[in-house]
Amino acid sequence: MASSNLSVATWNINSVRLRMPIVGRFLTEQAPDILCLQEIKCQEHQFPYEAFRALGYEHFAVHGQKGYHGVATVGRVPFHEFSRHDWQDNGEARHVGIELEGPGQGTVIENVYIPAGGDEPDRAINPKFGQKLDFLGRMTRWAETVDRPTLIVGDFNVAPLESDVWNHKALLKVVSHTPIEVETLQGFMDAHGWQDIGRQHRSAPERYYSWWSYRSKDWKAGDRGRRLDHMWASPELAAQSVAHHVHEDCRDWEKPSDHVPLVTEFDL
DNA sequence: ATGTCTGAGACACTCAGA
Repeated sequence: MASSNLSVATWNINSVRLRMPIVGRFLTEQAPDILCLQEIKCQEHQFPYEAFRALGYEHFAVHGQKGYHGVATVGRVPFHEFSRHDWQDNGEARHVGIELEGPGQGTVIENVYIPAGGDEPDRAINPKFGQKLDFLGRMTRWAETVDRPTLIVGDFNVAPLESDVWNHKALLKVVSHTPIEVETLQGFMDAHGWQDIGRQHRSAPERYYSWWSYRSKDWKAGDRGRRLDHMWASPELAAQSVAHHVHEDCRDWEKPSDHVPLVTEFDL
């Protein structure tokens, strides 16, 4: 079978309706084949389908809910929705899976928004933190059953490595970089042998961030970022990734998301 | 780092979630 090129992007967009102008700019400039969005913050009937179609993106898998969370995968290549997991077991819209039908036919792409987990890293006093760990636990049990080449991308809300945060020691007790989260995410990784494509192309300890808080007048001041967004693949699929890009410039665009998009190019 | 965004509900402003 002839090889085909495929590019996949992931971006926590923090309201797709409010952010459609910069989504359009990104798709025009980068033209990924597939774009996985998290935190679309709308119901399925409110999703801006026509704006995407006008940009050449005519394939959709939207799993939304009112106001919060929500994920959507859009493509300029064909696919069909494959699955919707509720790894928190509470009805929140945090996952959608697709299977490609054209280029990369048969490849599965899972789009996930792992819960942020609240402020206090203690499940006894902060139920959200427990829910985050339990979400990862259910993902881990699912990963043990994955038996075909799969790409899983999204906002994992965990920065596992020291070089994934601006200050390792300062963040050890901050949710997203605590040892229990890092250990739990590692358990998920080991359950399938996922390969961290970002770090495959930008090896630790090189600085790599994908998120900078809004709670700073100048997001560049001190470069206080974290790598919360990830693209992980089955070993055989990861070996077919030929390039990886972190679009930090998008953090400076008009009305930006606090996350920036990541893109991986594959030669399948 | 208790600061800055977003959407919902209600109609000027909180509140939750991140």
